[in-house]
Amino acid sequence: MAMVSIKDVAAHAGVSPGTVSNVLNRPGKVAPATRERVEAAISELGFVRHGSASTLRAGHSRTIGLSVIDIGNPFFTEVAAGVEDVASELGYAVILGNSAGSQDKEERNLRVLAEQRVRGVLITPSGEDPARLDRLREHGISVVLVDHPAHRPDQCAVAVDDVAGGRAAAAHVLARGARTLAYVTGPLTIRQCVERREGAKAAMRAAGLDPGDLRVVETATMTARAGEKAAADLIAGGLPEAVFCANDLLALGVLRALLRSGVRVPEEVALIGYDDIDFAAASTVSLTSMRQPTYQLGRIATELLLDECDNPDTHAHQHIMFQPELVARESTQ
Amino acid sequence: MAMVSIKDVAAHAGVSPGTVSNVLNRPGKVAPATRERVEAAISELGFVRHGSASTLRAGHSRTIGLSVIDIGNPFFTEVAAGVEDVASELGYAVILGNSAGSQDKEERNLRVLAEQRVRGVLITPSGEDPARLDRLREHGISVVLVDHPAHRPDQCAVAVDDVAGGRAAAAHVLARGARTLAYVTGPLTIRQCVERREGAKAAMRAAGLDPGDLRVVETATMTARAGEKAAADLIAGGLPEAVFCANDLLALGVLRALLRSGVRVPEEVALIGYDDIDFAAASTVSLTSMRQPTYQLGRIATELLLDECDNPDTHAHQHIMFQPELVARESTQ
DNA sequence: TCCTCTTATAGAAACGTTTTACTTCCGGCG
DNA sequence: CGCCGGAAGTAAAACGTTTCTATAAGAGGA
Repeated sequence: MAMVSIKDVAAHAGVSPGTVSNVLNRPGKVAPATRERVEAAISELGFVRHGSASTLRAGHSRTIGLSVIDIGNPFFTEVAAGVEDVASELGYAVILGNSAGSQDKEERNLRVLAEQRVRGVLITPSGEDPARLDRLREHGISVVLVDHPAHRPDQCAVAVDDVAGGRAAAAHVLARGARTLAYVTGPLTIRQCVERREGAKAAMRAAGLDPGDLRVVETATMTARAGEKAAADLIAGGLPEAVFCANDLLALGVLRALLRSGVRVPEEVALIGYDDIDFAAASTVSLTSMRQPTYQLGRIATELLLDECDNPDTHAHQHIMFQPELVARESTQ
Repeated sequence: MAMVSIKDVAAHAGVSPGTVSNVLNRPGKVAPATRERVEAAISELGFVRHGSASTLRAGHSRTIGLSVIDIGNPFFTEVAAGVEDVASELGYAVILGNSAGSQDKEERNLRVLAEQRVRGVLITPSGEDPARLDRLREHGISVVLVDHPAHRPDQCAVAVDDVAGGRAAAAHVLARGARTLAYVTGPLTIRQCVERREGAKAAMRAAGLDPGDLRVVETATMTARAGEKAAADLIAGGLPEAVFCANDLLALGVLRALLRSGVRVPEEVALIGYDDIDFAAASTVSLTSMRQPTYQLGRIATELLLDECDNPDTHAHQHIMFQPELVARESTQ
């Protein structure tokens, strides 16, 4: 419990606290000889700057918040890796919030982030409620949306075109001859799920089918377990010729359950997922999927956020939209 | 940029700042009528407590640090989920640090955590250097080791018996007739990797084989990609009858590379992984693995840490050691 | 030598809480 | 009737930085 403060360092080095602070924050402003003396004192005493005091006085911290929908999903893990890399390069710490699909939990997490006076927040919102994000902005906290289009012009956002992705996915299986299509999705409060469905419907229309015939199976969470349950529903209701899943976790669950029930994939049912997580290529029947630039999503979002924080005057808000890419594998052969 | 402080709330409610603080921290101490008035003022003004000021004055924060070796590994993701759940139940925020296997990065992350004056740190150390953790303790930061035995008696730790796990894994393939065994491992600076190897050697000894014959292939990172490379080495050097991988990510990579090269698993080579991540069961050839109580590891470690922080006098340090469990699947049939 | 200008450092105020010691008010008891 | 004790609230100090203003010390020019 040493608790050595800037004052102790100052005393030990025979300078004033202000000078120590300068050594810490603007080393150029202090004469080399003094600086060395102070640095020696710092390491001798094992001084560690008190971040809270610094934040309090300076009015801003060196931390950012990251709020994701499901940290168990490799998609978000990879986003987080991108975020972490950039943040740590620029000397920022990342506070992680997992909303686990619950808007309540997300709200609580955002509250914690606001209390911590994070510099900014990266968020994949789990619902459509721009108001709560505006509240953060009112507290001087920048917000960048990740995997979600911007709510407003004066805001950065990094997204992937989900309608196009849904369309491409559905078009792919329809082009291989499927005439009946099911869509296994997470909660339809999640924008991505809705847009991928709209894309799928558009593809059906383009193929001369009635989009109303798209069989939608909605699950509470987007996990493999939920996928297994959904597959049971599909089997019970009569199998479609193709199944499009809103993400790979669901698809892997569906796949597992189908195979266990003796259904052959892709011969009886074609299956396509979304995200192209690492494990999609390695599954029993390798999984066709829509690839997204996941790590880049995290990197770029963080770069935008920190640019907004560190250079508020020159910063230009950007809305970046990536295009997903189809990766065909065995499950739709 | 409203920045409404406790003073504004006090003025608005016609009380002193001290009373507002009491409403926030010890609601019992203030008369119901006043309390309501203050609470009304708080929500009317949209007041959010300044965490840094609070930390500065109170001397401790409501955040903990979590330092893991690879957030991209589902093993750690699940640990993190357990941590997050408990922390958020008890009103703590979690700062995530990903050491990515680098001791430097881990050091930097710990420094950030120390600056943030986190209440405690949960860490799966990426090397054996108790000194740097002791430094945290000197700053009044409690440390709980996760998936690692305790360095010292006055410290909590939650671990899984890796020697036993390595022995069980190797014994399993040896019992199925394998006489030549390779061990694909991450950096041998990581304790888990070393202990699983020792376990494997013990199993060889028990089976009447020379432990010196264990063929060790060391990789820089414990990822699927590294596993693919390792498989190339194995093939080049002549295939063993069985391969034991230090984790499932490596095993999935090895599996992918073997199959691509036309090697049949398990007929030509038996393969066993470690961790039993979700995807092990879903892979091309389902993967035999050692299951660990991952989520529980995170939960319990966090409970221990927060108990140590919140009840320092009644807290009893614990060293918990779980036993891993073999899950046999196709890859060793 | 004196004055000015620059540079380096000192000193002090301020950030928003928490907490301690203190005041005020009241009801009840001797 | 006076006093005591408890409850409720106030006032002020303190936490460890950062940052602004002021001062001191040199350097250089006249």
